[in-house]
Amino acid sequence: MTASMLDKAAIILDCFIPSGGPYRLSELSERTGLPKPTVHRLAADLIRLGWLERTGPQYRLGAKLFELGSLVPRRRDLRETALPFLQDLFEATRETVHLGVREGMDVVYLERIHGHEALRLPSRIGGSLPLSCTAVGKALLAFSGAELTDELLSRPLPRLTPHSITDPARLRMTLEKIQVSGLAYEEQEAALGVSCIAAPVFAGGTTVAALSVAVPRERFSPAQLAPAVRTAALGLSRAVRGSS
Amino acid sequence: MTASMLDKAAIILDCFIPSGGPYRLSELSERTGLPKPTVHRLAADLIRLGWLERTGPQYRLGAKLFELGSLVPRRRDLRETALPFLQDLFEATRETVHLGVREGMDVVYLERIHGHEALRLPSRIGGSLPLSCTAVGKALLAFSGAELTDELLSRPLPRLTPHSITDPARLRMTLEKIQVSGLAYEEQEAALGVSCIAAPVFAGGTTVAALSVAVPRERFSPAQLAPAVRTAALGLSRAVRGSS
DNA sequence: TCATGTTGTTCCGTTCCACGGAACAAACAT
DNA sequence: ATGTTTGTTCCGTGGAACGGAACAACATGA
Repeated sequence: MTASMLDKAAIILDCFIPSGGPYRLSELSERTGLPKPTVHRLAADLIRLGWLERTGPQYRLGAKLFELGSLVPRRRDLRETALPFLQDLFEATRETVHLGVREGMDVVYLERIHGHEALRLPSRIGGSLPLSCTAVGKALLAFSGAELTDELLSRPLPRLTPHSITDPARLRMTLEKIQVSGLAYEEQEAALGVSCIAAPVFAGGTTVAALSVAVPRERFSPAQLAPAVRTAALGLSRAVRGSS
Repeated sequence: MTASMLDKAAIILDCFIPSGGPYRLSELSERTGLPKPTVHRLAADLIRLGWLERTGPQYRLGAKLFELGSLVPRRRDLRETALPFLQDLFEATRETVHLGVREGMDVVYLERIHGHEALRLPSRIGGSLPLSCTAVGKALLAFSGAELTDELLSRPLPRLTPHSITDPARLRMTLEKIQVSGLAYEEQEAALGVSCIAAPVFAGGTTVAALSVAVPRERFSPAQLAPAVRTAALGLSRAVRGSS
């Protein structure tokens, strides 16, 4: 089980998850556990391929990866059909809007649109967060079958803020409420000062995604946001059915 | 100069540019020029790494690439600061909006937002088109120095539609007009039935991007779009200066 | 200016695994 | 039933990846 050259290249690239930030050769060597000459040689290859870039001593992910990543069908197609509905939702609420799908026990964000005000959030396009800590995640979890919930609860629940739900019983109750109302709420469970409301997107009986609105805690008013989120999720559900 | 395993992996992945569409093993073998057993073995490795996915006989790009691609700093940072301005521009025009940068003699699109109406366009996020055939491209070209224009004109100009500019003299004239007005126009030069207007984004004396509005030919009215595009481009220029 | 640690780079003998032709199996077409 | 294409396995061989060691290019401090 000695790692091949390809594996090592993957290990190097994986270093850049989740920060993406620039690393120097020594840091890469340390973080990957690979000998320095090996990283040096492989990094040169990766640069030649456009998968890495280098300015002085700084290594970064290369533009070619952006190009390839944008073509991944499972991501691109859903994002494309969802975009108009996300626009609608954004215009209706003028708040930060998310589209996410489930990947294992995490939610992966496919899109995130917002206006000028920044709103510090841990969510990034292509990034992932624990299902139990986000509105999108809970919306996905509540409609993905009991087995998934059981498996999730078989391990301790992660915590991103002091408000994250870590009590299994409480999460179960929350999910039941979501199943009844069709809406998931989240209050400062992923980031302090930010609340969130989400709704699931269905296609052919399965839950394929969820979309949400994130709002600064002080001006969070579920009653106003709920209809907009519901409308967008339903519209997207119809559109997804039509395109797949 | 025999290709390493990494090179071959890159060759395989590059097959999926620009269509991204699913390929079968034989097609991959043919398109890459690699022997079938080699593709078979490498594809298995790539699947293990999440860079490819396979359903039955269909190979596709894998989700991991989306994750990595979303982290590429040069792309992500600009897209992030540009998004609010693209939103403004979209709301002002309610038409398809683009953000693009130059890469060699092509324009690469970083973002593309639109409403419900489809509008068949050759532009895709992460995809590239010839500089001379798009409004975004011409806006970039007009403000990237004379040497670049000379080099572009040293080879025959590509043509995407019968309206694409292929006459060097005509392109030069067009670029001069763009330099004066600060706005680039394009009428069915990239796709039939679609017109476009673009403006460059400056940061520290160099042109870092351009943004555009694409409109069905029949309702294209430059006078109405021009101020919105200009405003967005100027706003983004200011924001980019501030963040870099 | 020299001493000292750190980081980046080159060298090269050894090892080991990637390679792909050939043979086989499976799926389709006729 | 028969040919044809596609997917998969096998395996002996060659060559390329490997990484310790030595070197070079900096940076830091006295």
